[in-house]
Amino acid sequence: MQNSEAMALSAALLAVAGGLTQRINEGVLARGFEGVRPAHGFAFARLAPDGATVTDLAAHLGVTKQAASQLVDELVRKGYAERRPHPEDARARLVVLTERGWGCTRAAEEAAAEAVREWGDLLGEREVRSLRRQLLRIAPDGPVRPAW
Amino acid sequence: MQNSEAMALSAALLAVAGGLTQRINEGVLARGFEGVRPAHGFAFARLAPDGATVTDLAAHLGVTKQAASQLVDELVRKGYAERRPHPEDARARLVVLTERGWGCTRAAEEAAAEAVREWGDLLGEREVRSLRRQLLRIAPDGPVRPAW
DNA sequence: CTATATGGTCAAGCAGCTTGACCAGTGCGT
DNA sequence: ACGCACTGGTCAAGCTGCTTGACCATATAG
Repeated sequence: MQNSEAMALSAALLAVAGGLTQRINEGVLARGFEGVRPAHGFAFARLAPDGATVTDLAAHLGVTKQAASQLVDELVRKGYAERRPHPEDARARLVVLTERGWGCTRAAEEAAAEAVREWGDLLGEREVRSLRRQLLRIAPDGPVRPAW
Repeated sequence: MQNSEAMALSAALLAVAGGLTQRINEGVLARGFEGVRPAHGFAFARLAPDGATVTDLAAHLGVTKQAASQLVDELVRKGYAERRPHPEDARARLVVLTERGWGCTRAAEEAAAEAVREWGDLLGEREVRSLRRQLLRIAPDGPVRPAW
């Protein structure tokens, strides 16, 4: 594959990612969850299963723990999360989603599903499943980083 | 497709996009082009063919023209672009890439090709072409927006 | 029981964006 | 040909989200 084709693939991928991010964010806002930014979604993804510590969240987001702490402050202030004492470590605090936080997470899933449905209209269900499988196989682990 | 599957697809897409962005940026830096941020790449993409005005660039990046102007200042200061008088409009200035700017563009293409080659190792050439075709079909136009 | 490592916060600073005000040049309507 | 709204661009000030640096409280290894 030529460099220019690789660049076309990269550009398309980034354009799709950017558009998807925007779509999800707008969908979440439209469902009544105010003051939510795209970055919050990635925090939600980490907090959702069982909560997380600020340090853990910082590592996941690839930012300093101070930045993660500020982000948590914001989520707490807006009613999406709360800090609880950590059950096993008196230094740490466990950040967990509130009921509103869970609602926001579901709203994000709905918005994502809406966007993916449109891809289904363009490509067909079969191709979307293929896309999903391919992306899952090449997705890196490590900290989540902004696409640009 | 269930909402949770759509979310898994979305998360994978954004993870791949984030990783790709990081890979390209690191590759460009490693090739000796200092002080380049991911955002610059999208400016380069617009400037490359025939140059562009600041206002045009701003629309393409989805930011104010003041922000675009500052970005151009930075590119000029670092030797990647230069401002020329616009041949058809005395108000406007045409921002064009310098030779170093073109070198940086080529470096980005090489770095992208490197990342895509690894996908080829994981998926096979055939699947990568399929991925490319699918993404090109669902890529939105409109301004380029940060993935989060 | 000390010494070092780890989780978290406070404070200050900085980079990249925004809004608002403004000037220079364009080009349409009359 | 001329007035006037429009457009391209810059200057200045301010905000937001991040960083670095300093620090405290608790945990853990020796």
